[in-house]
Amino acid sequence: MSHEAYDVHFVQEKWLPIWDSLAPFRSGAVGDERPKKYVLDMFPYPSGDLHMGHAEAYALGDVIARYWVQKGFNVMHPIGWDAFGLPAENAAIKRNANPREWTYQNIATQKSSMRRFACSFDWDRVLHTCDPEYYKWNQWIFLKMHERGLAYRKNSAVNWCPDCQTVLANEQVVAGLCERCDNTVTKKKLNQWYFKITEYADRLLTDMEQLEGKWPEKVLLMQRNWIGKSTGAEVHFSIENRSEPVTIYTTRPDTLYGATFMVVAVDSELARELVVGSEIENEFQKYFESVKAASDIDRLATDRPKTGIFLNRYAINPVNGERIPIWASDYVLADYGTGAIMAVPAHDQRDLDFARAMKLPVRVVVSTDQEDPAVSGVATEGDGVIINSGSLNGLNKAEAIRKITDELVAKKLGKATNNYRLRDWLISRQRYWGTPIPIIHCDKCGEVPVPESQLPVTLPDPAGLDLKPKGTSPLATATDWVNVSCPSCNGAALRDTDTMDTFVDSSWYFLRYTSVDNDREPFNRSEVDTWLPVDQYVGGVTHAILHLLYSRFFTKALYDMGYVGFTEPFTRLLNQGMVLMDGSAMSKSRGNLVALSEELEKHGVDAIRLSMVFAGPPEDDIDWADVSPSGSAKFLNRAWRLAGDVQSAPGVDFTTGDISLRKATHKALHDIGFAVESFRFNVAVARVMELVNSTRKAIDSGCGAADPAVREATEAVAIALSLVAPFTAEEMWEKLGHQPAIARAGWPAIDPALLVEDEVEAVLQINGKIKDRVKVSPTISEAEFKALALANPNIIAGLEGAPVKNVIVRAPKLVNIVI
RNA sequence: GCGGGAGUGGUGAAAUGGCAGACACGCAGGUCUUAGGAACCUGUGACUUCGGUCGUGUGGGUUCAAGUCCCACCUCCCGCACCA
Repeated sequence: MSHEAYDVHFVQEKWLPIWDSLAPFRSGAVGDERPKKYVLDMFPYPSGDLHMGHAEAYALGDVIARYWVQKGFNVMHPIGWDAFGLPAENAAIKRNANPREWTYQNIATQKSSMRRFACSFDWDRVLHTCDPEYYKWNQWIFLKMHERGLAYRKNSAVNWCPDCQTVLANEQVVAGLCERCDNTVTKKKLNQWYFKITEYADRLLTDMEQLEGKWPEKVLLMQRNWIGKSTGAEVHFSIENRSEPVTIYTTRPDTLYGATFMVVAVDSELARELVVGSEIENEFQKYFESVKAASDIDRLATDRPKTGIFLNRYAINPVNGERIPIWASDYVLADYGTGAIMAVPAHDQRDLDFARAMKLPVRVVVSTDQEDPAVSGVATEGDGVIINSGSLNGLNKAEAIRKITDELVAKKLGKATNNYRLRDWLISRQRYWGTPIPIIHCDKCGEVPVPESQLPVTLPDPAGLDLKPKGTSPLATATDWVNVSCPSCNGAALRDTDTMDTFVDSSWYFLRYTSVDNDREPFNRSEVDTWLPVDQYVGGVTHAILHLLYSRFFTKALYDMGYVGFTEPFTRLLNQGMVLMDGSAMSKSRGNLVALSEELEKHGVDAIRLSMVFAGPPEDDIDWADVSPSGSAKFLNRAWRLAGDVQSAPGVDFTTGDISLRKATHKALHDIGFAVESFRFNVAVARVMELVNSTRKAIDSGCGAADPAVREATEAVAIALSLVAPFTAEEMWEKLGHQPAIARAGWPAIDPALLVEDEVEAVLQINGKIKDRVKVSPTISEAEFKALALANPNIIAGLEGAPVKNVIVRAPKLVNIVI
């Protein structure tokens, strides 16, 4: 017999047009009574064609989406493109072209690759963030934020990438380097737009409760750390020769009596004010310049020696009236807390390092059994008995914090307060290819929002504009576009020329999918109520902080405005791993790039998808060097041949089929479903393989190809395979005499009676060592099981008449006899 | 430095505290073939006196029973980066 291997490329071309016309994944038909599931893959950035990483992510998202379709849900599984951003602009500069063209070309390429890859997307729900129809609503949301004071402008030192010539969000600075170009990031003072995400810091933290157990613990932890809540107190210190006191923030108000000096951030307004006009102003300026010159890289070395300058000013410790010197240093951050601290060198390592460098006094106020910090150089930061601290003496840390806080409040010298590491979200970008900020600047009226009726503010034609980065937005040179009349007073006014961070686009796109064609509103409330929140979000862990935090913030802000009825956008999150080659991320420079298109050409779509799903747990990285696509292809062939061998007719009564194969089938369906629902896709595939093996055995040396159980098993294989290998599955389905599309065939009903085993293998142990394996009824009683074990010849031999101390019976799996 | 995660055959990996290594890859031998980069079958953790013994990074502990729980340590990976 010739073992024909089916022509994967022929089969792919055969089914694609048929699926196009059947649109098995179209969602949201009127009157659809099925319960909903919203399965969402993170949308791609259209730089070139899809790569191996995309393929893996979409293969995994597809397993989930296709599974829920088979299980009878009305599944929405949309796709779009995160289409604004720097690469398009850079490509445009290089070729002197319009970024739009580059972008839409790549979108077309990726879209056709997705179709070829048989992604189960609903092609009626597609969006591109660079369409005016989309970014109009970015502007609309911006204006709503502005209305509520959540979008504001401020002058501040911002992260500046001299190479990209643009401002970066904190989140885009990685270890002092620009996330995009890896160049050293410096600081620059600019007037910039921000979203007030800090106002939501506490809710972003507490609402994580809703996500516990549904998002990877790791992501929740990263977000928690990023938000970085700390509890402490603000204390007002009066300053000699200054009317206003200076407020400091501390998490250790219990050590207030141990403060021996004060430190203000060298780059803060306060530091400048304290030295202005004094004899040390020049010296201060020199120090300030030297700090500014130090790159973030240098700043990152936490163990570098402390530097600072005495400001010749004194503060008064409010609790004991002590006069303490004020220093400026770069180890205090201007934008955290109040930018000023009380230094307690005995109990804070950084303060101690500074005190030792500057020969400042150290006073112990928490008694511990450790060595004196002034001698050892090691600050004692733990708990202990408070000493040298007036009314706090004898208390422990927690008690002292409570008492001193109460005292400070009573004397109006301070209060308990929280601080967050999270900073407001800087959204201004001085680049062309993004959403224009819909604000008009008028000399008379100030910041005037563009009226809603005039949205969208569309990008001007880039022809004639110099897109090369130079620190001001290219939009500023589009004179016709910039010069407008003020919507409020009709006088001459100028458009804001910044564009929005592209993370704005992706912070609400999951809402827009419900209403992609809606030109009256960003999304329709009742559609949103129908589909949201997203039941399953799938994407890389690279977005654990930025995108996910911003989306959570947007959702809460929109909730507060009454536009959505929920506070968390993504109910469940799956972070797929990366596809590596030879142990490291694929990259052109490493020369370890594996081209998706070539892999698809060589092995076929199904084999590649199967390889990615079967390689291991979805969260783990896959090293493509360890993967065997030809092994996957071989298995698919084996499965496909089953369909050709089946000899019973479609619709045959399965109940008369071979009972042991039927049991294997129903057990497999049960296990596969369970594995898929718990994201153990690799295990699900293993169970399909087992079912293929038992079906083969049944055909060749068991009940034979004509037995109805063989058809039942083969149909189950086809349906299970449809989650991973849609072409093979469809081809099997046709061979089995069914109409397309198998994607909507429905998950076979599982007969609980067939999940019950007649007998199971049990182990008999003596002192935990296996002496025999026996077949027993799954419903065997403990007493019966115990008796059976004690009568077993191997057990009797093993006991050698020794007295039995204890018998552990776990029917029907195990008996352990302790001697 | 702080926080988190992971260490299981030659490889990718399975395993509600209850048979370690499911399912594959690879490899070896075989069947059928003019042929095999096809298909199928068998074997494949280590040691073994062929009875068994040992075995999930190392060392302890809890338990009748530990890859799984607890403690300490080693190694690797990830996140944060002077946040007072």
